[in-house]
Amino acid sequence: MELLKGLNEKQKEAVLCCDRPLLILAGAGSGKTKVLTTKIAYIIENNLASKYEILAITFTNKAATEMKDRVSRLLKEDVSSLWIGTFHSICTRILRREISHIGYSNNFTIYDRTDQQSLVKEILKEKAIEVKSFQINGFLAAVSNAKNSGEGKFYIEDFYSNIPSARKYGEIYESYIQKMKEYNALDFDDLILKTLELFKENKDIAEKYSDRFKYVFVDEYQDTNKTQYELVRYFSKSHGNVCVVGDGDQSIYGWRGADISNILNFEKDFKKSDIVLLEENYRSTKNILDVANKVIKNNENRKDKALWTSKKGGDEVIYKRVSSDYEEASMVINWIEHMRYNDYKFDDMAILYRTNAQSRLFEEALMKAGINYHVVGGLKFYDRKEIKDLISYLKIIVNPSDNIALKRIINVPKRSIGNVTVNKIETAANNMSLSIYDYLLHGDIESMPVKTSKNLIKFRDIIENLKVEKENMPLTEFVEYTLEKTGYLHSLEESTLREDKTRIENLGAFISAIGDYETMTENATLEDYLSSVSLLSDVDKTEESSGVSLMTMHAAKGLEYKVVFLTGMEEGLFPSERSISERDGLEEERRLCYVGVTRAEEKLFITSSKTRRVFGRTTANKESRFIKEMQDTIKNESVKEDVEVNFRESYGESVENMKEDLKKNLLGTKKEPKSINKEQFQMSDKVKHKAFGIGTIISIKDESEGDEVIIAFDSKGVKKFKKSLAPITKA
DNA sequence: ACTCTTGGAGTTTTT
DNA sequence: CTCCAAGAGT
Repeated sequence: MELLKGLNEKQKEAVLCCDRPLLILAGAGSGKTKVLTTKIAYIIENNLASKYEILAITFTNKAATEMKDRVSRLLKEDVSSLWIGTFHSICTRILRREISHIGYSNNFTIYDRTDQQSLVKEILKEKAIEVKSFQINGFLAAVSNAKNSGEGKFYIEDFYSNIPSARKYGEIYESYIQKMKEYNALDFDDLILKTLELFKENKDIAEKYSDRFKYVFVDEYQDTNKTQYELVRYFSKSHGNVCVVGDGDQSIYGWRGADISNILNFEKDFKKSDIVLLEENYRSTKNILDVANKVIKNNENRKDKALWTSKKGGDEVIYKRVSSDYEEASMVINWIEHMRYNDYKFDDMAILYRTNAQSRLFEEALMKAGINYHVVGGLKFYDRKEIKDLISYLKIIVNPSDNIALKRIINVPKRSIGNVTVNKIETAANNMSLSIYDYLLHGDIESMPVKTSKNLIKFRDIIENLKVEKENMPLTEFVEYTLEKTGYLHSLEESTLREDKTRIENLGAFISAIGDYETMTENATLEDYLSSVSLLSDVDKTEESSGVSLMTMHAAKGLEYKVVFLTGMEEGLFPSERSISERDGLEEERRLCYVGVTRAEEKLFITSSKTRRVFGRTTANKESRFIKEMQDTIKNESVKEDVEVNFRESYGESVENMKEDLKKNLLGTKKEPKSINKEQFQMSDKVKHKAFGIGTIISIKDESEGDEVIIAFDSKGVKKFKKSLAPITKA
């Protein structure tokens, strides 16, 4: 059979087992995506089910798109009728059609973390509780646990009643639930929970979906939580054809409710099931796998297994402990430059770290070195003020009950509707059990001061007009119209602030994103677009961009790179301070380390720093215990003597000095980078750079003076390079 | 109502 | 260090 070509025996077995529950235990890099896509294609080709009878659940939307592409390539036909998506997007899709059965309306809004925070602040204000003294994020974590445990308020009272700072949790939780309902809004956990509720209360609907999907696939099964597990049960109830793929060693979302026992208990939960183990790794060299296996062996709560490869040893895994986080950054830059001239592309490299805050130094150093890069997660495009504002406008047009969205934009741009006025109409609306917007429509706003009521009416008329025009315009045109009609764009254009100029550009980028969505989606609606935006993961949000990738180890799950830098291996940072004392916390950190290591295909560099600046203060950290666990599988290139670091030195200077120092003992075994550029340049020369295009030389220094060239590019800004190495030619 | 200043808190990890 | 919220001043 054509499809099965190129699969090993175990993989074939997994593809061919189509008549019972199947658990595929797939180690990192063992080709599980290949198995999944082949299996789906196999089922379709052999008419075991048609395309719209298959449901596949992935961890990110990006993984979903990739899976669709691959199935489509295998079958050489269109597969858009397959249901492939994340738990959240699949649930949204179902709820948009069915949620009226459980008392919501189908234009519901999805609340992200920021929206949730706003809502809690609103509640605190009503209850006259100091916002400062209240741990909003702690409370939201409690809400999530309460919902995912299925016990609701009871859970909160049970768990938190003895903690003084959490005394009010139960009460606030009730308001939270009530307001979410009033605003016709669902948070991320609700998407799963409400779907479950829908199925529980409406047997016929549950059956409809279970009958419809003849085959159910779940990827990254080790990271499903209790409610998601129950949902899988519902989906597979009438046929039992459920195939889950996972790896207990890569379970890294326990803090989010993921329950590793889902995968450990699969055989018990699903009767007459089969298990296939995929242990052959096709991704990494043996040396890298040795490190991974050595570390993960220290976990007690796991099924013993070991990845193996038929590949040869490969290059040694290099470890280096340095004096400061600054030095760590310059160290990595040096390695990157060496790799670059050993024919690795920037696109093939990734810098991984434990917390987002660590990205900053790497970014600065990369920028300084003129190396193209992009950050996954961190400062998110969709979290920018202007994007959130625009989305709030769109939300209020779709769902006028959404008070949080309304309050965000009622005075943006300035309409002389201040806090006093907003408070007044909010209270009045609450008293009449209306949403704020409904109060603007039906309440008594004429009795307010003339100016105020005029302003309110003006605002209301803008929204009313938009609600009408929404039906008359294609999506993209409508969003542009919204930007104009609300005066939002105008106010930015008037501004002389430079950042407002970038805001306009960002809005432009957003518009073109909507344009893409519109061309790619049949019958694109604003409602669907808004939910898809809310459900994007960090990986999804990062457009296909070139250059070195920077991300947390969590975000790196499922990805792979030829060259990986694993940074910040220090006690207190990785493993994190909190996890060390938490039960099971340490083992989860170790799994995260395992995930990080197994991202690497050919080269792995590991760093740790003796000191690190946190909150502007320098702290000293011990070497991570994980490094000790790697003993004998890594090559320790740390400099024995302590290098004194003068922190008063400016960053730029210290990097330059470090670079000189480090160059000598860096990668001593590797060949010197070849000087690829012998051409002579001078000031004002027009040059063409491989990656950045045409630019003009604005500064140049010979090898004797520092070997440096600074180029102002026509479209990519000003960058600095090593003169002898820069991939430039005269233009 | 709007703008500017200041002081305090925050860093795990995220759909 | 950096971001946000509250408070004073206009």
